[in-house]
Amino acid sequence: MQMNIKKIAEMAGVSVSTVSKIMNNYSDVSEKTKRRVLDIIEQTGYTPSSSAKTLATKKSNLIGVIFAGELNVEFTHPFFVEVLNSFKKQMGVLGYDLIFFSNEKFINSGDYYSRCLHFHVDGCVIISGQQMEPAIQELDRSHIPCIGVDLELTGKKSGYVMSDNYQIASKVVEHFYLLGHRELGFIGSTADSDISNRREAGYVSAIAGFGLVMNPQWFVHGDDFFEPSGYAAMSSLIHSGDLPKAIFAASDLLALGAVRALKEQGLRVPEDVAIIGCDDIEACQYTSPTLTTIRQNKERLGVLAAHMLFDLINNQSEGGSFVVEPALIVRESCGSGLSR
Amino acid sequence: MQMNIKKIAEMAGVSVSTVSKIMNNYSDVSEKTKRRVLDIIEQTGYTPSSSAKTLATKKSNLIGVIFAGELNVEFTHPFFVEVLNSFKKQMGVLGYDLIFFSNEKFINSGDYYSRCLHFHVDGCVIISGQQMEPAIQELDRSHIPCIGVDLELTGKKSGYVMSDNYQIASKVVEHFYLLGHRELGFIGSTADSDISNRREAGYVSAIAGFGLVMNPQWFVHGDDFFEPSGYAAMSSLIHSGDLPKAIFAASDLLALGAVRALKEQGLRVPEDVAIIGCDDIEACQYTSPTLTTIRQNKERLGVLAAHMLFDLINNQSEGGSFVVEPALIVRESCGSGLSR
DNA sequence: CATATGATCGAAACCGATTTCGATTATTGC
DNA sequence: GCAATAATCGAAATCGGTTTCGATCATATG
Repeated sequence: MQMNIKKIAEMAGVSVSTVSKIMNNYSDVSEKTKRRVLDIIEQTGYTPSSSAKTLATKKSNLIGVIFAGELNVEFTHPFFVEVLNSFKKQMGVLGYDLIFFSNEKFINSGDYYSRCLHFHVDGCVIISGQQMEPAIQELDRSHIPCIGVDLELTGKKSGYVMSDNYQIASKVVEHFYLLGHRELGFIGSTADSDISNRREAGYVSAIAGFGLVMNPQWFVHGDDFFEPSGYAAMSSLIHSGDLPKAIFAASDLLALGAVRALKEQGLRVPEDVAIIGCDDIEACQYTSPTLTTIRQNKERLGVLAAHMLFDLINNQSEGGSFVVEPALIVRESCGSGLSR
Repeated sequence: MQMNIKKIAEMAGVSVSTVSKIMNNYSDVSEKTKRRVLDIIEQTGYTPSSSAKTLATKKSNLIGVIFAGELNVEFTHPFFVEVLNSFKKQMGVLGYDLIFFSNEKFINSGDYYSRCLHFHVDGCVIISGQQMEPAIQELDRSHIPCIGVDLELTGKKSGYVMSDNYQIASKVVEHFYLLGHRELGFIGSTADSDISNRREAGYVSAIAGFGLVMNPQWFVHGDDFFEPSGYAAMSSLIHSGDLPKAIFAASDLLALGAVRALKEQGLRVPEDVAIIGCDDIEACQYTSPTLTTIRQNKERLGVLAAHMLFDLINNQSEGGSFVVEPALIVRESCGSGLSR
């Protein structure tokens, strides 16, 4: 039978308020009655209704998860999924559950702020690789605590986490440099991709930092982050007749596409061209050559996002940002350096 | 300013009940007042509180998502994630949002039934590759509509979807057969994995169906579904000195591990041994040889799960199960058959 | 022993919606 | 023009909790 607080109160012979106080650890209730009530709660398997509680307290212990940008793409993207996984875990430890807004055309599709109010979420995390939409800006500027993942939120109750893109690029250039490469190329996505742009900017600056010269001819772009784009970009580079000795791709799939294009033209990786990808997706370990890449600390990004959001919700911080250090994963696509 | 139904009523000069009726498409309100109220709702951006609504109606329009089995593993598993993605999309169209229960030790960790009551979910989807836990059985037998993904739920208000494992195996054996192979082996996971067992059972039955004899020597098992297990299982098979001509692996990673072991011993795929994997993960297209595999229709599984759950919630069905047809994806790891 | 103090508990208002049912007004038929 | 009927609207109870504040009782103090 479905229980509620009134029935528990009756069974225990106390008032509703007393039961409520026991559930919320108030101090003005004797040990004796507390034990009696808790026993009954145990027996009946009573669980308080979240909606009634939320209605009364205006706290839901719910975190909204928003995939901004293209419909549902991010949900199957390994990077975001792993960050989210870690975030979910940490948020669970902190006592929160996650609610996913479906962004269908059904109703109020883009109106994230309304939906946050609707569900009384205590805060939300916004996952996006794209540029800011107006609906996200509305949320960012609201009183609802928000954390962006790879998305720069700057509102009063907002913060964000992302990998240090300058460090990513810097580690790539350093690795190339130590292997003796001086002619560095880049394969990115389209110009409206924040992530690709940040990686390219970091790369350019790292190249200068190592005293190398950048050749714009060696910087090419595909239509997205997927393999065919890498293949196409690399092909155009090959046809230009002017090849760099080493190439950094803004994603592993772009890198894999580049490898395929090179192999097809009889060029060898890493002997003729060295390649470094980015993200460390699962496939990197199973290709030939296996792919040297940059791994972002997805677990740490998730944990940091959770803690920042928690602090924001409990007014223990003013927002801000955290940047996480990436790691270079050395495999075969650049050679060992020792064999030279 | 935060709105509620009372303020809207005052602004429009009507009663609270009238506003509520307008929000819920009752017929006993005139066009004139309806328009007036809707205008005010539009201006103020009012959104009704879900908790108040749930409290009053006992419907939440929320679907609980439960990852049973090992902590969080499934969230990063490409198969489940894609099914879930499709499910989420379809459920969104039907007007539902998703809530993910965090299964941390925090509180009531395994008590899924309580948590469903707590959140007043209208139904839930349970994702699992493992065997049934008691907490899941409790849910299955409850009055709460449940759909299992790759999990046989048999309760009165339950149902499940899964791929047709016999058809999977049957397509594999047929492909091997048409390529001329008569000596078929298998690499699976542990004995407590329902999925691996079902695939093996289907395989055995399909071998018999094609009039072939099964050799238990060629059936080996790893500790899980991952690549190292495939490598280990294949290695032991190689060391036994008695190799089949074709091997079906219960997952793509097991298949990839087997390929690595074969290559290391100087054996060629597919010339010496043909391999078929299962799941069609992303990496299959980037390995060498690219991996022939069985692709499950994840999108359709998600859509079916959503519709079954919807019908269950609205008492339009009595539960049951749906089985989805898999597809053979031919790549290089079995050869073309034409080149023979 | 009278009083002050602290411990324990409950009555009632409130959160923001839904829904029933009766009241009021407008419309129709004759 | 009047009764019957339909259209329109609102008062109030309800859902299941929280929280304030006052009441009651036991204990400590002088």
